[in-house]
Amino acid sequence: MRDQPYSLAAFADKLSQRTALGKDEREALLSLPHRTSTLPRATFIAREGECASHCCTLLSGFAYSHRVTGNGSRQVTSVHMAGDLLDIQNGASDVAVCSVQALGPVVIAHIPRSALTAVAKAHPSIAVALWTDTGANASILAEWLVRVGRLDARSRIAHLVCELAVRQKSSGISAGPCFPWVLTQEQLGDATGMTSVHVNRTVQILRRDGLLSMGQHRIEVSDWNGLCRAADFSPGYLQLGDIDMLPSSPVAICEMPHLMAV
Amino acid sequence: MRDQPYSLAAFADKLSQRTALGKDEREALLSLPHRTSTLPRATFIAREGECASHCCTLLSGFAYSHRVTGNGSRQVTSVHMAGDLLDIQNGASDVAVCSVQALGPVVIAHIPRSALTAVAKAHPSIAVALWTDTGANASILAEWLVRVGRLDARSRIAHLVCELAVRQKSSGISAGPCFPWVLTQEQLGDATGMTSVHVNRTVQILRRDGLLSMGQHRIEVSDWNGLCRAADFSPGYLQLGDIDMLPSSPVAICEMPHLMAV
DNA sequence: CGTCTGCTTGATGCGTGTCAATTTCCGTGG
DNA sequence: CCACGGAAATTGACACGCATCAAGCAGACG
Repeated sequence: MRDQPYSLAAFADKLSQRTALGKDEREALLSLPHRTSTLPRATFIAREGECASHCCTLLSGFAYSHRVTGNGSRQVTSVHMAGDLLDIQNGASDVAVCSVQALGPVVIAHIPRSALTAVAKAHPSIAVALWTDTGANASILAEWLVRVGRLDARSRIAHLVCELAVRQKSSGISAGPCFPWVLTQEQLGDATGMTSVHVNRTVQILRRDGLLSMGQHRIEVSDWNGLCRAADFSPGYLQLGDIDMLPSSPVAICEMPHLMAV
Repeated sequence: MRDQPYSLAAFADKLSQRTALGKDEREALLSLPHRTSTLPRATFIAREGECASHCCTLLSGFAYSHRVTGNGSRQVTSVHMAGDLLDIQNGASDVAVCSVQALGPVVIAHIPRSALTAVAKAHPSIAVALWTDTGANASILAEWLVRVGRLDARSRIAHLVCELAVRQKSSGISAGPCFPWVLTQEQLGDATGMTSVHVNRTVQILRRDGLLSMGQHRIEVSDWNGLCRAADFSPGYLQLGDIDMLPSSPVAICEMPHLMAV
């Protein structure tokens, strides 16, 4: 639909979250040359091994990165939300190191890699912000590794739910115990190193324990503290500062039609 | 012992590996204020949760980062070698997100975080290099996630061996099928999400298959192609360009007395 | 109203974990 | 130079979490 109203504001906001940026720097970011496009669910935004001359930023919706092994199994390496740079792992290489796919309908901004680098060189604070943001993403990846390597099935699912809850709250996408949920059980399995069958059984356990109820497009956390305990979750690794998850009204933001469609 | 002869050259080299740096930028890096220290094996270089006012660079030896879960199990999140920044995941936060420990005797350079940031702001190329390097590290973390989430025990061990072989060759630390090995089987298990008992059995299988022989301080890969096949290893994610592993003489660098001691 | 995708359930087996004991290695002190 | 001690490697028996295979069910959509 409408491709015009979307600016790079979400991207600039995300970058200023961890590193203070001045007015002119924000201006520079917003005036980056870019092309936006609205894509339906499951569209490939990048493909592992293909040339990546442009950087992609997610302006709206959710997406996920994944790699595929020789025997065909898939591992999800991150879940992206509004403001995220999608090809942060590519570094200087112009070959995509992982595939990125839309989890629902998304709005993407394509920025020429050279333009982003130029802005980074022209505005040192932006370069530092990009560095910082990439470091924080590495920290998240490290936590995913801990999750998959050392937690059992129940904790893994709970942990991912906690992470996405905090990140969505921090991004202003949701504010309460009820928030959009965009992963199928199979994708959830690919993110946590499990099979969809076992994900299913494990989610049922979390439901039975009264910790959450997970639907296809929304999730409701009934017992935040219990879920954190089950997940061995402490949000420090997200580097988002202090975030209150509790004193929040059961907001109605879970109804986000543009996220549900298609 | 001698703390003087060590310069930040290893750090500057590593940074220039993926992003070209000019002479003055290299100069700026080398003249960063820093304090070096030689530490024995197993020393904590950083502790999860503690304040991190300084950045640490590894000038010589090997180190590893790890996080500990609530039930006491440990997950290794990366293995560092000469030139690596040790606290890349900390981002702007001054709280360490993981612990770093020496794998053998190491030489460390402490650089005030503010000085590094200042140099990055003064030299845009350095800022971009730091960003790039951090992105490449995120890519490595993502591959570790794939390894732990989707490969079986044999492939996991083989994969880590392949990665460390390529990275050591790229860093000029080793050049042949025989190179220093600094991980105990327990640490190897913590890096691959397995128990030391199972690591032991799995290493024996790799030996029996004629792929490698692993000692306490050195490893010899007898069949590089076979090992890569067993590991489902393709080095693209390391973003190190093309690296020939084969046509190399069984160099004697595996004897590195300063790595073996204590 | 049929088809497709995602969710759910059951039966069965394998890959790892766990526990526990033993052996090898190597640095250290007598 | 040898004896000791502690850490790392090795081995075996057993248990269990999760994968696998296969089938059935429910909602979404044209």
